[in-house]
Amino acid sequence: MAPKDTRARIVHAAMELFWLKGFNSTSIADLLSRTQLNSGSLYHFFPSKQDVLVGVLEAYRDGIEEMLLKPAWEGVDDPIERIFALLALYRRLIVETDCTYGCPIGSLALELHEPDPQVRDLLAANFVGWTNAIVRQLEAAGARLPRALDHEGLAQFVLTTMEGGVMQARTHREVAYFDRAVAMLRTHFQMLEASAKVVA
Amino acid sequence: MAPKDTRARIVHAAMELFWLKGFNSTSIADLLSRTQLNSGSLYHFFPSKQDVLVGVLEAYRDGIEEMLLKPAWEGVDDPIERIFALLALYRRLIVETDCTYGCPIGSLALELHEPDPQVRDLLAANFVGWTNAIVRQLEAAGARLPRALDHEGLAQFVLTTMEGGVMQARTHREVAYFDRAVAMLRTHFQMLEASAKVVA
DNA sequence: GTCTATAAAAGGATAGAC
DNA sequence: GTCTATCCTTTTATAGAC
Repeated sequence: MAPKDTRARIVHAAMELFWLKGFNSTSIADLLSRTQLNSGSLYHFFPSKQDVLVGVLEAYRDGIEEMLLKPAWEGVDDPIERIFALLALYRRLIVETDCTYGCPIGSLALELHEPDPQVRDLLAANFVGWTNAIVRQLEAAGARLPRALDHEGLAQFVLTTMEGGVMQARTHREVAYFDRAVAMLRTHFQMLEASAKVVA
Repeated sequence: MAPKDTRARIVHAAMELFWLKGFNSTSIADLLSRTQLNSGSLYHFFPSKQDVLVGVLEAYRDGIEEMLLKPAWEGVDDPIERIFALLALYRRLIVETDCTYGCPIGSLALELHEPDPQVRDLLAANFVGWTNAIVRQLEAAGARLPRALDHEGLAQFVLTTMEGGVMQARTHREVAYFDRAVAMLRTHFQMLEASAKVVA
């Protein structure tokens, strides 16, 4: 097996297991069993479990465009609709997992209570990659939104809506909690668009 | 030591340790060392670590009024201002912990990936207790808000704002992320109040 | 790069005396 | 109700051959 394949297999398995069980509840043995590797191979690429986590967070960060935005925005051109199309993708994930879905980054951000700087930076970089994609849509919406709008703040609020909605849908095991969060955000955008019209 | 004192000491220590380190990263040994008890005492009251968790979640649920709402609303009568006063309390917690604060319930809700029904129900009950307090304020605000407003949905959106803001402030180690989430919610309420006036 | 075997420690939980 | 001692499993990580 070529090195890159093995490394990629480990990262791929870890992405899935950390998402399903969390970082602390995933053991090295879980990873070895899932990848059908022996500990020697794993420790050859990753000196410690923390390093696997770093690999996972880098993979998420580098995959935002291809793994998340591209599928979400297929056939959607309107910038504001793209924001809600992204949220609709999370809704699908919630439904497909019987409302057990958790955002892999958000869950790790709350599970790890003393992450070292490298891990913290990677968690933050993932959030920034996500919100930057929203900022681009807000900018593309141009005059439909108020001139004085805080684009970054609103983009972070979209992330807040997703994370809070996912958390509550998961806790109650009801997608309606996510839907209501998105509905509130939709109202928010409609009111912003209405106020932009009045001024213009 | 009277039984109730010992039990309460364990629950109190567990509330703090689960909050600081998470459930999985808190060991029985941590609890014993913090309470200065021996394992016999702990297992006399709690047959397993899960049962300690149940005790903790019950304590949070039963303490919402006294531990959370009462301090947050001291001297604040206006119902809408009470909502933002509650968020201001979380802001204080974020600042006091150097932006490492995590909502104890939200963190557990994402950390525990396969909670048994009793634990899930208690997590949900904590969220419901929180949002119900907000619903009461929205009702008290009466005609200042639109007649057709979904009170429960908006109350859950306030919780969403808190949880998402806390998550991002903690990840970036900057309270400004929480502040921007609250600012967006403030704008939301202002736009709702404006639209209620127009109709009236 | 990958294999097997194993070290070394930490974890949850129990037993039985007092 | 609390004490001490300890069992048993899981866990991360290493050693050294191939």
